[in-house]
Parts: sequence; structure tokens; C-alpha cells
Amino acid sequence: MNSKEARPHTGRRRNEAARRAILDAALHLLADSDGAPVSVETIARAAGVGKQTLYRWWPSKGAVLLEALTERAAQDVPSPDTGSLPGDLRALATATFQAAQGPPTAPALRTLVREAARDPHLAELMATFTETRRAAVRLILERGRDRGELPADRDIDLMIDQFYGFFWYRFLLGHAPLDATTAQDITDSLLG
Amino acid sequence: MNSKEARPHTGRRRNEAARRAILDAALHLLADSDGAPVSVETIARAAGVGKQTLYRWWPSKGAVLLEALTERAAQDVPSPDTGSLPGDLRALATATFQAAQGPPTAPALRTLVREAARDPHLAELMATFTETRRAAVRLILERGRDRGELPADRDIDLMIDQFYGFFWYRFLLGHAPLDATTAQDITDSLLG
Amino acid sequence: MNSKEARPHTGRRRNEAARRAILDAALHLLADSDGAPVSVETIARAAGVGKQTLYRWWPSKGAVLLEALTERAAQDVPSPDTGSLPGDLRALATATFQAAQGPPTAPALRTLVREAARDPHLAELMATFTETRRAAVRLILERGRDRGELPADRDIDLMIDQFYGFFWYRFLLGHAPLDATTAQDITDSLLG
Amino acid sequence: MNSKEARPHTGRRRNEAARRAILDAALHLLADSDGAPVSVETIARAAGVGKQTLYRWWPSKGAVLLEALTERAAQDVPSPDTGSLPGDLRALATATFQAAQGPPTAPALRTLVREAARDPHLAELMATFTETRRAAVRLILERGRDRGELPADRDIDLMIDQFYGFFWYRFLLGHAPLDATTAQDITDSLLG
DNA sequence: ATTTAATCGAGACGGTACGTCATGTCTTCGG
DNA sequence: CCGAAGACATGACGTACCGTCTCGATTAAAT
Repeated sequence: MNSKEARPHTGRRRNEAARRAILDAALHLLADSDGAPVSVETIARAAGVGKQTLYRWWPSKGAVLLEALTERAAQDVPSPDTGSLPGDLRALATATFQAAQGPPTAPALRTLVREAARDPHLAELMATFTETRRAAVRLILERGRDRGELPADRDIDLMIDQFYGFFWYRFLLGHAPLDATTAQDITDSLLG
Repeated sequence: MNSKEARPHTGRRRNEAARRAILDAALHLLADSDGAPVSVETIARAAGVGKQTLYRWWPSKGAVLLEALTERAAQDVPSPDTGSLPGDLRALATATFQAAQGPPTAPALRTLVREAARDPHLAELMATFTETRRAAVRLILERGRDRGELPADRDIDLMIDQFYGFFWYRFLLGHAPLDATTAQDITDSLLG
Repeated sequence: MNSKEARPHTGRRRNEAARRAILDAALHLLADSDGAPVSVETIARAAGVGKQTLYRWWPSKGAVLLEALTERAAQDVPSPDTGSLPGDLRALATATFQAAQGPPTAPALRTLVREAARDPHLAELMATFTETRRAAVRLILERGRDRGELPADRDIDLMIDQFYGFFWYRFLLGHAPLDATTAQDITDSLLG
Repeated sequence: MNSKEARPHTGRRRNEAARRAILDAALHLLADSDGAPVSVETIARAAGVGKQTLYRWWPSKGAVLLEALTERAAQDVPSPDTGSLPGDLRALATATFQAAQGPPTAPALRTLVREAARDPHLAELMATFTETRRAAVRLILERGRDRGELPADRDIDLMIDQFYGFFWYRFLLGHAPLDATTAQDITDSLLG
């Protein structure tokens, strides 16, 4: 009855190897480029791929970079579940801070923000990215609140923005450390 | 032929009208462009000025934007002194949030930050600018601590970064409001 | 011994409908495109056919165009035999000029020649095609010479090239008419 | 009081060296490329020039190639004035045939025609080019007619098209020579 | 009836070239 | 000497086709 379902697929299928190559090349270049903008041409060449293949699957260069980074972020900063709210939050903070320090994430993240400076479309994508990150913190906080570790009237969105606002502010300005101690401090400050 | 008295300068002097036109055009475009990049070409054309005139007086496009903006923003956020720490902090937060909201400041500021991400020179200027702002918060907090309104062991730098981190994060992402209530909430959250 | 003959055929046979659709689409596009290049992609899409089907049966785009055109033009210019050299030549000229004029032939022929300039394979096919046409003129001229209507020492190849050169030059440049009067004129000029 | 004339020129003037470099590079590449298409990128690179400079002064790649060729043609085939119509025409034919034989003109001309195959705009320019060539022949023929060397009722445009049609036909098909003898023959055939 | 193989439409793939845009530098001219 | 206009080399952008290469679905001959 449903003719949409009747045609499962036609034509050659997407080459997963190309997708991987593009994402890997993007992250690699993002990390190595030292803040310099990364061009579509460069990514395509590094991945051994035609530009069209890039544009076929991603609406913009930024989307590629972001997907590359999101993948990495998901694997570097898993959602912790230690059983206690302070434990979870400190674990997340520690993992976040640590992932944001070393290569390839740190330079990549920085370059991505720089790219977002120019490209309104990428800026929008960045917003999506940060929303998924916020969701991770929200999960932790709501779980803690349900366990009674947090007063029911605390504004969770405010806390989330304090957490990530603090992180980005320090990360981008680089005027103060983002180490394990800081992770403990910000956790205490938010929950204390 | 020059009726002006003893002028230790030769040749045509800087055209103040051009300077004003450039600054005004920059601010206007910044406000109107809705996040889209503002090009040197565009500013020059809008100001009815040659590109070289721009490059002659400012090291980079960002410097123009910054000058255009600071000129306007200088007096917007004074340092409050209400006598109490929560009062001061809330007043500053309210003023900061409000100043950053309305056009043309909001889109202009947004674009400016984005340009700063690319232009190291502008980033430095921005750093000076934000350092001034941090100093204002530090003043308030230290005054409050000296008055005993804040435990002596609270990490003031952490608090400052939470405050401005929160502000910038919300301001740039625009996913949640920055109103008077929020100013009260963030004050409570930080001092509570 | 010939394994080709041993196995008459296996598998699906060529789809004649697809062939027709391609040829028709090619001719149609050729006629409509007004000199603009006709892409393989466009032909395939217009014919509702995969590109591979095109490449499976024709070595190049030009070959498709040529087949599309010759199929239609084959019977357009018969070899006249009026009994007199001027009559024959004028008849051939008139028929040639007329056949080349109306749509869809004119723009199609124009595009075809242009494609032939790029595609060596197509150029060869075109050469065969034009050689056939030259042979028709040669027949007329030699017949006339044998009848004594032409001095025995006239260079027939020169005349042929003048005849077709004139035709193609006017046809491709389109700066002057190719009508019945012109057919009479060129005949007179060549034989006079 | 024409304000258009009041502003003679403003801004940097066209760089003649760049123009020359582009034209030279174009002709050189056209001659060397052996029929392969010549890309804008290649011309620009060979001339040490930005693509934009090309597009600033010529509407299309073809226009560049054509201007390069026209320059060369004007210098290779001057308008002869021997005093007699047959002499002039034979001289022009000889010069034309000869110029069209050797490098760099021959391959360049051939490539140009090939390029015109694709680019309708270039095709139009080619028409202009051929018109100037036709004008040279027209001058010779009319001068001869005025001297009484040609019947007043001969259709001069027909003769011109026979002359150049013959040339292009042989030049492009290459099936028969274009030498001094041929120049004599075509002259005789047209005037005889 | 089953197997086998070539066809079909569809469309992804690695490429090349296109024409446009912005950047920052450099002339040129009038004031 | 200043300021405008704008040409310049550079290099990224996103698009259009190229010709090749899978895909799953037909379709017909050979078994």
C-alpha cells in the first residue's frame, strides 16, 4: 500500500569508507591546521574524495567538521553514572576538561569555533551540538534531583548554562586552568 | 593660502567625516547583517570610502568593528555600588544583560565576538576589553568579601568566570533569556 | 570454433524503447537548446534512462547525436537526375539548403558539428557522412563533364569543396540566406 | 557640463603587461594544447595572473582566445594591394592559407573552433572575427569591380562566402591541400 | 521450472573546470 | 600628502558534467 516503502532503494549505496575518510580527514586537518581555516578542497583531497561527495551528504563544510567533532566528543566524554550527583557531575567535568585539553580535540574545537565565526550556518549547527551536550548535564542533574540530592526548586537550566558557560569561557580565553581540581571546584560551587 | 595658524603638519589631514562614516557604516551593517559576515568591501562601499582608507587607519576589519562598538558601549555598564554584594552583583548583571540585548548592540556584539575568533589582533583588543569587565566584577566581589558577605575561602576567579561565562554562553547561543529575572537568579545561584 | 556463434545470446535483450527514447530526447534537446551544449546527463534524464544505458550502446555523446540526426536526415537529400548539370546541381543545392533549414534539423545539425569538433570519434563519423555527400556532388559533376557540360580540365574536387564549403560556411555562421535564389546563384557561379 | 566627462578616470589603471601576458599565454597554450581544451585556470596561471583579472576584461574564455588570435591574424594576413584584382585575391589567399598552416596559428585556430563548439558566446565572437576577415575580401573585390575587373552584377557576398567557405572547409577537414597552387586555383575559379 | 546472465533505471563515486566572491596590497588621480 | 576608486594576485566557494562503478529489479534464453 505504501509505495514509499515499496521502493527500498535504488542506485549505488553510500560508500561508508568515504564517509569515514572524510570525517577522519576533517578532524585531522582541524587539529593540525593551527587555527587556520580548513577548506572543503583540502578535506576532500585529504580524504581522497571528490568535493561533490562532501556536498552530497553534508549541507556545508561546517556540518562535516561538526559531525567529526561530535563523534569524537561522544566517545571522549561518555555520560557517567556513578550513583551520586556530585560524582556524576565531577566525572563529566573532568572528562570534558580533559578532552578539551589534548589534541586532536582542543585545536579542532577552537578552529571550529573560529569557523563558526564566519559561517552562520555552522553557528546554528554549533547550537545543536551544544544542546546535545547540555542534555547530558541535564540528565545528570535531573537524576540527582529525583534522588533528592538537589532541591526540587533549583533552576536546572541555569545550572547547566553556568556549567558550560564556565567551561567555554575558560577554554576559549585560556586565562585559567581547566584541570581536575577545577572540575572539583566547579562541581562544588554549583552543588554546594 | 592656508588661513589656519601654525600647523606643524603638512599635507591633507585625516578626514574626520570619513572616520565617522566608516564607524557608522560598520555599526549599521553589524546590526543589520544578522550574523552574516561583514566584509571590508561592504563597509567601505556603505561608507562611500576606499578600502585603503580603512586599512590605513585600522590594522584589521575587527579593529574597526571594535572601535565602532566600544565607542557606543563605553558608558552602558557602569560599576554599581548599592552597598550590598547581592545588590551590586544583581545591578551589574541587569545592566550587562540589558545593554547586550537591544539593537544595534546585540547583533553587533555577536558579530564582533565572531570576528575576534579569527583575528588575533582583535582578540587581543577583546581580551583587554573583557579584562576590564572582569575587574568590575572582581571589585564587587572583593568588596563584598571584605564586608563579610562572602566566605573568605570562596574562589573569586571561579565566580567571575561563572558569571561572565554564563552571560556569554547565553548571549551567544541565545537559547534562553537574559532578563531581569535571570539576573536575580544568577546572582542568587552564585552567592547562595 | 567461434564461441560467439556457439552461444547465440543469454540474458535480457536490448530495450528498443530505451533506444528510441534516447534518440528522440537527444534530437529534441538538440533542437531546443539553441546552440547550448547538450549534456549526457540531460539526455539521459529527458529520456528517462540511466547514463550507463547511454554509454553501453554509444561510445560518446556525439555518436548518439549523430545517430539521432542521420536517422532523420538520411532520405532528405536524394541524388537528383534532371538530365542537365545546372539542373542537377541546382536541385541538389535547393534540397540541401532546405533540408538544413527547418527545425529540428538546423539547430541539431549545428550542435552536432560543434560536438564533432571536440570528439574525434564523432568527427570520423561526420567525415564518412560528408564524404557520402561529396560523392553525390562528384557524381553530378562528372556526369555533366562526360556530357560535355563542363570543360574537361575543371578541377572537380575544387568545385565540390567550393560547393560544400559555401554551404557549411553560411549554414554555421548564419549571416546570409540559404534559399532557392541562393541555390540558383551558387550553381551559376560554379558553372558560369 | 557632462559629468561623465568630468571624471576622466579614477583608481588604478589597467595593467597592460597583464593583458599582454594573458594574450600571449592564451595563444601559446592554444597552440601547444594539441586540440585539448584550454582552461581559464591554465591561462591565468601561465600568465601569472588571477582569474578575476581575466574575467574583468573579457566576458568569457573564448573572448580571450579570440582576441589573441585576431591580433595574430591581423599581423599574419595583411590586406594586399597589388594593383590588380587577381593579384590581390591570390595574395590574400596565399597569405591566409600559409598562416593557417604553421604553428602557432593552425592548432590555435583549430582549438578555437573546437571551443566555439561548446560556447555559444564564443561562437558569436567567431562570427565577428569572420566578419572582419570577410571585410578584407570585400574590399579587394569592390576595388576590383570599381576598376572594371569584375562585372558590376556579380554578387560579391556570394563570392566572399565561396572563398572563405572553401578555406574553412578544407582547413577543418584537412582532406586536401591549401597551398600556393590551390590559392591560384581558387582565385581563377572565382574570377574566371 | 530453474538457473544464468545481460539488461534496465537510479544514483554514488573521483575528478576537472567553471564563474563568483572576499582579502589585503598596489597604483592613479583630484583635491 | 590624503582620500576615492579600483586593478591586482590569491585562493575558497558551491555547481555542473564527465565517465565509471555499484545497486536491486527485470527479462529472456539455456538448462
